[in-house]
Amino acid sequence: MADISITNVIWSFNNKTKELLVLLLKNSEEQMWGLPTTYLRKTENAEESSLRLVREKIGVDLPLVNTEQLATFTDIHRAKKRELALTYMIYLPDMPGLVPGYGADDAQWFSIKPSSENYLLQHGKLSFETLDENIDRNEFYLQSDLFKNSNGLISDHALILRTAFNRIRNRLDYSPTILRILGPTFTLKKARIIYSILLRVSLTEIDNSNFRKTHKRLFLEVGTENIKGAGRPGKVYRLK
Amino acid sequence: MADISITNVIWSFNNKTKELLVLLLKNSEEQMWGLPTTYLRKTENAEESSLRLVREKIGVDLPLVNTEQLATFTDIHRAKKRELALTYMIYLPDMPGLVPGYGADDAQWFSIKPSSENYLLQHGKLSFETLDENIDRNEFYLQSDLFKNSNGLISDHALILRTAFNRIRNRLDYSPTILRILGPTFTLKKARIIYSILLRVSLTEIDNSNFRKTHKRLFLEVGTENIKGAGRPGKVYRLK
DNA sequence: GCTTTAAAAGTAAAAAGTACCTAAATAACT
DNA sequence: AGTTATTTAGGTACTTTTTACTTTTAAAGC
Repeated sequence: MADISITNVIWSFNNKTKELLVLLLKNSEEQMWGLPTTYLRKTENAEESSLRLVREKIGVDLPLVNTEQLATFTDIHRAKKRELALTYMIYLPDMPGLVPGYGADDAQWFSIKPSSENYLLQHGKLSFETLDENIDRNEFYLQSDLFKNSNGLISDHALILRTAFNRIRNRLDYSPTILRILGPTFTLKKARIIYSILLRVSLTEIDNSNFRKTHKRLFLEVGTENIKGAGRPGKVYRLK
Repeated sequence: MADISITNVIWSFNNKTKELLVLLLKNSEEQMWGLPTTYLRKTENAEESSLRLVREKIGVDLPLVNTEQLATFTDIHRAKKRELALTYMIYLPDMPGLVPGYGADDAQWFSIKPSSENYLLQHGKLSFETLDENIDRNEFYLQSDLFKNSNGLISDHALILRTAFNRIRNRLDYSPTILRILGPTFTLKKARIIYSILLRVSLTEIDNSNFRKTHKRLFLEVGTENIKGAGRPGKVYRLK
C-alpha cells in the first residue's frame, strides 16, 4: 500500500574543528538538502536496510548493533506519494569521506552549531530556529501538527533531525551513545565538548572535575592519552 | 510492498483488585491471544489508525494526544506475509467493558502480576519468563535475535509487550505516563501500587513519605480524597 | 472517648551534586 | 637546566537530594 522509506540520521565529529556533524545529501531532482534515504527491500528488515544505506553512501560496513531506531513518521502528506519513514540513528567516528552516490549531487557533513538560542542553516552550519523543547515529549503524537519545513530541508527532514537531536540530548544522563562518534575510546575533554554542544552551553560551564565525578559511572578508564601537546595528557575512557 | 499493521498495547487498572492490566484479544483463526491489531488505511496516519482501533474495540473515542509510539517491528518472518508492525501505547482509566469485535472470539483484560522473578501467563494473569532487562536498551537493534514467542501469544506480540513494559518502567523517573490509567487524578497510594508492580518490589519497599518527596516535582496537588474508609484521607494529585 | 487505620509531615544521616582550589604532567621558552 | 604556560587529574568544603526511620494528623469503628 504505502512505500516504506528508511532514513538515517548519521552523526560524526570533526576532530580538528571539534564540531558535531550530521550527514546531508543534496537531492538531484529538487536540489535541496536532506537526510540519506533508501527504500526497504523485500529481503531485509529495517535495521539491515539502514546499514545498507550507510554502506552505499559511505562505504562503511557496520554490524547490526550500530543502528538504532528513532521513530516512524506516517503523516499522509509528508511526501508526494504516501510514504512511511522509518528513521534510524547511526554514530560514526572519524568523519569518513563521502561520495554523493545515486540520486544525489552532493554529500556533506553539516556542523550542528548553537548560535545564541537558535540554530540556523547557513554557510554549511546546520541550525534550527527555535528548537522546540517539547518535540521529544510529543514526538510520538501529533506529528502532523508539528510538521514544519522551516530549514530548507526536503520533506519533513527538519522534524526528523530535531527529533533525533532531542532524543540524543534526553539520553545524555543515562546512555550517552552519541559519544560513539568519538571512536571506541575518548578523553573527558572531548566528551564535554559534545555535551556542551548538545546542552547549548559553553565548555567552561561544564566543570571538568565535576563532570568526571558525575559521569564515571558511565565510563570505564582504559589508559592515558599519548598524543603530543601542551598540558597534562588526559586519561582515556570508553563507554561502559 | 509490505502490509502495514498497527498494534496497540492498551493499559488499564483494576480499582478493586489493584492490578495493572493489558488488553488481549483471542484470534478467531488461530485461537491464540494477541494484542489488538488493525491495518493502516490510505486516509489516516498511524496515530489516527491506533485510535480508530481503540474506538472499534472499546468504543472509546480519544483525542490524538492519547496514543504514543512504541517502536516499529520489521522482521521479515514476524508474520506469515511480510508485515511491518507500527506499535502504539494507550492508557485507559476505569477498565472499560470489552466486546470481542470482528476477527476476535474473546477480549479480556490480563493482569500483569510479578511472581517471584518471573511473569507467567496463567489463569488470566499475564507474565513473562525471565523478563529481559536488556530488551529496552537493545529493542531498536537486533530485533530478530530477540524474537521469541515464549508466552503463547500470537506472532511476536510477547516481544512487543516486553518492549512496552520496559519502556514504561524506564520512563517512570521522569515521565510516568502510565499513571494515566488511574484517571485524571490519583492518590499517592495508587501511584505507589503501579510503581511497585513495574519495579517488581512490594508496596512497603516504596516508602510513602519518601515517595511523596521525590515525586512531588512530577505531580500537582489538586485536593483531598473524599471517599469513605478508615484512616486519614489521602491527597489527590494529577500529572504535571 | 478510646482504639485502630492510613496517610501526611518531620528528622537526622548518608549520598550526590556543585563551586572552587591545588597538584601533577607535559611542552615551550629563556 | 630551570622556569613558565598549559592542560588535566585530584581534592575540599558546601549545598542539595535521597534515604531510613519516627511522629503527628485525620478519619472510622466501637
